[in-house]
Amino acid sequence: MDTFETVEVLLDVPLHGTFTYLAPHALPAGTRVQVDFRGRKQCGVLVDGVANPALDPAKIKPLAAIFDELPPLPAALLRLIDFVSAYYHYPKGAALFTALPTALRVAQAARLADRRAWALSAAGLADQPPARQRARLALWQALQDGPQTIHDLRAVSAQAPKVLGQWLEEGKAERAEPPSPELEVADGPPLNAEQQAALAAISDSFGRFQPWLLQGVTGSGKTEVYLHLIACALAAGRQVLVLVPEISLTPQLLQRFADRFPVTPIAALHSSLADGERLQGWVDAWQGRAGIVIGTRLSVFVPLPRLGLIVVDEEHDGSLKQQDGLRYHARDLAVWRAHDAAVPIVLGSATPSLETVANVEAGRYRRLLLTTRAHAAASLPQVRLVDTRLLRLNEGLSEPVLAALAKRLQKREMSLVFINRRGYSPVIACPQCGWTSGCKRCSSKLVLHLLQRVLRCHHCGWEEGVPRVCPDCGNVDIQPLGEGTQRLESAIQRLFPEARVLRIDRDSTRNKDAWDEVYRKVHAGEVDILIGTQMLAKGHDFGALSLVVVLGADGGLYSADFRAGERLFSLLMQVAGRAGRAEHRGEVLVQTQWPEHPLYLSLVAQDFDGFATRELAARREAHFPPAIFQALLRADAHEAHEAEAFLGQFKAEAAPWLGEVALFGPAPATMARLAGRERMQLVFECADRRALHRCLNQALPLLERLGRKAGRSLRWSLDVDPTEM
DNA sequence: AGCACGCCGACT
DNA sequence: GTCGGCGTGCTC
Repeated sequence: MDTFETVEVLLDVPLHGTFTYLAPHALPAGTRVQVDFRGRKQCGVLVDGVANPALDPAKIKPLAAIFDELPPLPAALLRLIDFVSAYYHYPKGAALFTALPTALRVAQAARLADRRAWALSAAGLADQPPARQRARLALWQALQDGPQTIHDLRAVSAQAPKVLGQWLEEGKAERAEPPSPELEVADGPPLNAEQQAALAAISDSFGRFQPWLLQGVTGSGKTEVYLHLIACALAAGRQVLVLVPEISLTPQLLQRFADRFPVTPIAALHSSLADGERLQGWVDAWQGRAGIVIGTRLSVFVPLPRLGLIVVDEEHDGSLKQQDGLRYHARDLAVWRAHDAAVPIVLGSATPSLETVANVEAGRYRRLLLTTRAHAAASLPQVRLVDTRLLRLNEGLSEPVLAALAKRLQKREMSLVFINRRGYSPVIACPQCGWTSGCKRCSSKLVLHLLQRVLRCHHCGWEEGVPRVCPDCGNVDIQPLGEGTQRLESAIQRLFPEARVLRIDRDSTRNKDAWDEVYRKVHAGEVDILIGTQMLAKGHDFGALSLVVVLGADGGLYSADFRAGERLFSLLMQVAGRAGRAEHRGEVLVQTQWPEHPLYLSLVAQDFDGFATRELAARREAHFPPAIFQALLRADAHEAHEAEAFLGQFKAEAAPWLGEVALFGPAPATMARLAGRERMQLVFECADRRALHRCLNQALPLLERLGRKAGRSLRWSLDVDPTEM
């Protein structure tokens, strides 16, 4: 049978290249198949390519099955995967399978609800049922108006499924795409002049690639601009992709979209969806049925045949970067997609990433500013620094902070005390011998959780009992050091016995019921003082807060991580934005030992641009991103010397062809020990992105060779444009 | 990634 | 004499 031909198949294996199989006839790229691979059934996807001529023809097996319940994956997705694989230096098969929903990653046909509608064929139209067949006649008449869903037809007659099945067999009925509902857009609040200007500028760029930075503080109405833009895109028959941080994909946000577009199908892709539901949303988007896709970083891969606009909300947010496996940045891929599809993309943020700021400066992105809070109090909160060097602290709280809390309590207004550290205290220590509660598996301290009476590692999850005496010297007087949310909660409760105090962190809102209860209490006005971590700062709306107190922020000022300042500023701006959304101007108090630090001065002035200009200059001076480009080669093993040897050998062998690329390391990672593994890293730096990628292209075969040669305990990974070092 | 093949220690 | 340790290498 020489009519068989070979096809190239991508598999979910961490190997570069494709595998060759025999197909009974020509099949298009994107076809999902089942193959026999190493004696196991595996799912594969066909791509363009030619068989390796050196391959022994006797080894080529036939395809085990061809899945045709869905059309082949679209060319735009395969193009994106080509780019992702090349840019992140990640095997193409593994990259593709990361992008697919779980239900399409397995060697099984996808099980989907049939959402196609029913229509009459020409033969059916010509064959009007007699009047005595009342159900048939009613269905026939209903179908005169065009395709109908089975749901609507069942309302005409309960026998609809049976009759239509019969008509289908007789060739009188056929399946059709359901009629798309007319666009309906509910009214929103009126736009102010800045919002209107942004809307006009962006909608003017429909139909071509143009990245926009929509920069506006909390409450300036970015979402309202998105909603108007989405309405424009939908009206033009286009689909819209909306990417949001994990933490802001809440029922409240989805409801806001659903309320505005009551009949538009919206595919919401969040992490708690079952495989089947995620598949359904993915396919609805792919088949053009969903008008809007809203989801977290993984949604950047969802195929959209009529894509007209991309929105990336909170584009600076760290959750848009995947930190394991395929380490992609969804914002960057979204920009690539917008370019590929020739559509505009809107990056929204109050505190854009410095990468984006640099792109604006270079003229690649265009910036639109929203400077006024769109509704209610048209003023920004007043931010004040409380210099703790000169003050006695009571349970970690200064006199001005206590006074401010007491004042709100008296006025029955809600306050928020923000401390970015959960648990009771971040470490316990022995004042006699200097022992501290270190994690045995990580280079971190165990955090005291008093309620559960455990010491817990926030990095690897390790838990152990709280020792009564110092394990090293037997001293009975070991003490908690520093503040966490739990300790702050009991301190505040002690200082304000009459206050209704509520703590919100990952520990107190572990399950959904607890979270709903928190939400209900806050909105029912049953809370006077909220205590929480960054869970409280981002995404969730807690209504009217008249006072926000920030504790323990100084740690971000002088960190080894050059991005710590950027993250701190962004977080503090968001926390500050929680104050004064109601009719009163809010107040923000930041307790600090560094009240003259320029970061805080910019915060007091609510001046992101001033902060960004200074920070960007410092990055250029110090040769840090975005002034240069980085890649990070990580290696971990049971013993540090294994990881170091691997990186050292790579560096030695790579030296001759590094060119203008500089290598730094090997050095221990920030968390030198994590979950019992020793971690080392090597940093690639280059002012020229292309030169860096040429270097990485050369590096990869060497890495794979050295990786195979090293012991099985060694693992390595490459992180292009790393955001965490 | 898996998984088999392959060559050296403590056990029925 | 075998069970099994994980080093090495391949997967169409």
